Amino acid sequence: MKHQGSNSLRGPPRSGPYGGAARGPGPAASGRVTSHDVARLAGVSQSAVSRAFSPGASVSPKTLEKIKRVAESLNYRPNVIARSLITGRSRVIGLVVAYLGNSFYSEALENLSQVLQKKGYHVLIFMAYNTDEELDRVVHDLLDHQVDGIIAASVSLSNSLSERCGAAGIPLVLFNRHQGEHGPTAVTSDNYDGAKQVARFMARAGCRKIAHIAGWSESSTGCEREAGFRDGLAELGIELKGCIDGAWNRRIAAEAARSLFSDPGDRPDGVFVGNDHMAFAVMDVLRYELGLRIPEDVSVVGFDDAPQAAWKSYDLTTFRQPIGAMVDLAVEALLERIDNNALEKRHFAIPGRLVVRNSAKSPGSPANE
Amino acid sequence: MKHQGSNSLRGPPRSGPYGGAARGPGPAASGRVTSHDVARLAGVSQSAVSRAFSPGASVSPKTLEKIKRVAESLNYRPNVIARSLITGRSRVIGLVVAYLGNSFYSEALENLSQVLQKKGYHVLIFMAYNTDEELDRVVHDLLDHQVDGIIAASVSLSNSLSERCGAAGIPLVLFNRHQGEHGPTAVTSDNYDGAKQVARFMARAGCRKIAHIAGWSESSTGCEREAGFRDGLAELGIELKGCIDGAWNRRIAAEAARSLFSDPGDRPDGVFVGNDHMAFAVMDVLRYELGLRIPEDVSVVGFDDAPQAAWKSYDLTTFRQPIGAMVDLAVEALLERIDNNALEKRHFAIPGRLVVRNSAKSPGSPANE
DNA sequence: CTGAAAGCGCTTACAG
DNA sequence: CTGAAAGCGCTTACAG
Repeated sequence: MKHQGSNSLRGPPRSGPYGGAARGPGPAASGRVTSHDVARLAGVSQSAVSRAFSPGASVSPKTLEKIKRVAESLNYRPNVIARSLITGRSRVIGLVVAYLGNSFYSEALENLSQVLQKKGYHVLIFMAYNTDEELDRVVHDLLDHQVDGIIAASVSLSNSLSERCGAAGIPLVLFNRHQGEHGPTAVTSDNYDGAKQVARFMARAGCRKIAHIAGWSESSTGCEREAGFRDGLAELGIELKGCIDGAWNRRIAAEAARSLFSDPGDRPDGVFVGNDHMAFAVMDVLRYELGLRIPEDVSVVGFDDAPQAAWKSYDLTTFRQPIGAMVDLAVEALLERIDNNALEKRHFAIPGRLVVRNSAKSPGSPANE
Repeated sequence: MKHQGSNSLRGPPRSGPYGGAARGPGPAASGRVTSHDVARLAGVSQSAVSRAFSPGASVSPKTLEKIKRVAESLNYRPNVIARSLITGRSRVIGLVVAYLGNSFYSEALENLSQVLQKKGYHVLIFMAYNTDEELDRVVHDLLDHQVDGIIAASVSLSNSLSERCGAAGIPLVLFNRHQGEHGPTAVTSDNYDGAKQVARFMARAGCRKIAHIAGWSESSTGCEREAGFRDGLAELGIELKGCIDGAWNRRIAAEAARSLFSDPGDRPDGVFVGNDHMAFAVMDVLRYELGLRIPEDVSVVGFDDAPQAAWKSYDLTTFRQPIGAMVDLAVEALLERIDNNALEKRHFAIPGRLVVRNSAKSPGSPANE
């Protein structure tokens, strides 16, 4: 036999095991207004209230209007936690990021959360650096929270985030990184081609002793930019004068610059730096430690077009990653995978374009004549 | 009479309204492993499994060990959505931010989410600019998601976020803003005193024609920095040469700089800019548009100590807000309010300190002799 | 269109 | 220490 009106877990106990049925109209004592409260006051069933808040459910206009009015007066809103539990969908996306010190990523984060918000999703944020323990923890947390999908930025080639998500059956899109043919869906710019364009630009501007401070070699982005740059130079018969891994890190990139420019008699006349974040540090070393003029003594080109690249102190010539298009596509691809698991995995590489400013000699510019 | 084994909402229908009781051991067909699956395999009740995952619940060591073993083999983890529904606590904190273009905020965001993660909370992020409609939507979303508390950065004086949270009974802590005596709990640095220190510093360094490009006058932070700066100068008998609201915006601040320095015959010899983010724009205008030398022709002082302030291109003398301490205190205060509603509302103003670099003449420095 | 009922996957008094 | 039961606040077939 089923007990009626037994004590609830919270709130004061009612009169006895069979009593307490006479609960009057009005909001529950517990604080939060539920669909039952609305139903009672509107004189309809709880199901009707639920339908009134489910777009597309069949409710007569009259009932709908009555329920909405009562709901408004009670300040009722459906509990999305309960909804998630039953539908198995949370409308929450996990965003895994790191290194917000690189403004390209804070800009991406800002854009990603805005676009997702606009699509009716919410964003659970996880700061995770590229260690396996961290990513382990993060994946577990994401699974526990039943996120509908994940967008991960700056995830390295070797880590196992994607395997774990795959095993858990949770859609994943990589942002600004990819893991090749068999990796998860990924959105990047065309790093290889972009770096190749940079090579041609520098060569045509007259640079001949060209160095590269590369991105981290464990990241697809770092590798492809280096490869594109090397190949671009090679096609013109130019060999890299020096190449050091800057690990996406300002300090390491600065050290690399000191090392590449250590011989005053044989300095590079151009450096391509793997991203803007490192390029700013490199420019500061060249100017303020080594006393070099940019671009007269040395051309500097970056990659990303981070906000500071446009600041006059840097005025950095750089390859712009189309961040808006990348964000839109990443979100679209993720939602596609969520709504319709049929979308095949793919690596989208969006073309970018070189933004010419004044940190590097330009082909045909006066500085080059 | 209660129906047994009626069709579940998802998954294939079973044999009939009274059939389907013979569900064998092993994980549910639906995909996710539940506490029932673990219970069946471990030969214990579902309650026992639940207790095994509730720290402090009474389970015998032997049972615990058995359950943990089975759980591990099935890859079981409790569903936190279900837990939230029943406990009424989500262990999720809403973080309301904006303007990540100002690196001080991206640094704060990074720190806040890390500290909250470390405390076992997760972070739902909301980008909200200071319009009332946006904040309305955000508050509703936060309530719907049953966040346990909210930390809001860069919220203006006039908006109603705090009232709405108060009405909903949801703990709120303001970060880098406050709303006075009757406002919510707030954590800032001591902006008034900090700006006063800047005034004394600039005066002692010999500046006499001092201008101010202020923060937004609708924000507590902007007002207090301006007031502290004015009062600091006044105590030394110096009056501000000019003051323009920069609205925390690079473009507007740059415009303000052009205007304040428009008379070549009577230019300020020092500018205090309401935050570093604007100060970088101002420095670029002074140097690259007006051809002024910093600090020889004009001293520039900022506020925040954003990461770029230490970059050699700016090398900005600035008042450091103790971001680590501010983050720790904001989190602590919020969790205190959540665990123990008794904590009274308060405005915490943490002292900071002036970081002397080379964008401003220093008292007693050679540049000043 | 509408209501009664089952159930999402848990937690927690309660009684043994 | 342990299990049976109720219930958190919803959604959704099902039957009228």
